[in-house]
Amino acid sequence: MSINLAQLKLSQQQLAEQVSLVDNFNPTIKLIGGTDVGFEQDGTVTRAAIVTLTYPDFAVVEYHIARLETSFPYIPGYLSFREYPALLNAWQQLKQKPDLLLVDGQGVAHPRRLGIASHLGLLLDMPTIGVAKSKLCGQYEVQPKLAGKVTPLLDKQEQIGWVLQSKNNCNPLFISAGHKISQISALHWVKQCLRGYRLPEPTRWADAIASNKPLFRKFNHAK
DNA sequence: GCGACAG
DNA sequence: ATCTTGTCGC
Repeated sequence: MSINLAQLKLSQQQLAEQVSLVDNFNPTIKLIGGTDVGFEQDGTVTRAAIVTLTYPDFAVVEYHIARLETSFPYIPGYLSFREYPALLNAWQQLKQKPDLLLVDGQGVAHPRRLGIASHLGLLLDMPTIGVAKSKLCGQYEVQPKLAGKVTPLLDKQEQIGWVLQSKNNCNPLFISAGHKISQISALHWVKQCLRGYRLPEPTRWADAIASNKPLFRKFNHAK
């Protein structure tokens, strides 16, 4: 396949104009979702996992795994084009849609303000939050690795997200609004989902499911 | 030209 | 992202 990056860049810029940084959802959340994407067989197969958990108890309600042939390479700044097809597939299998979705990757903390969380939020018309394990762009003041520390992630004069120390002695998380949510609410909800681990529960479960980690194995064995 | 660069 | 055991530190 041939890839026209200039075209994709334009597409991102146009879509970014439609992203809403206004809370446009019912803040009384009953279900919260998480996503994670992995790859198999040298990257030829994309595996996307989506989980729905109850809130605030975080009991697993439903999860789905979609396996699709990988159709796009990894290019920094264009991650969503590689991962959203599999995520859409997994989403369509959900019987109960969550009220809010935590997506692994950036929201508007992106060079063109359209990270995968924002892109997916637009495609699904859902409130989303970007929860990334590393930085794509922006600057911030390095903080002591004490749980709870938060500092703004800046690009020039603009705040594009937050750097959150979710747990002691761990690398921080990069939180940003995805779609239909404000920056301050994005930070708020991620904090509400922390239970002593570096990753918020929806992301932690999606990660465990996508990679068949011990947390997920125990869950399967228990039922 | 050089370094940075979600997953 | 993925291939992979033990090991060090809190």
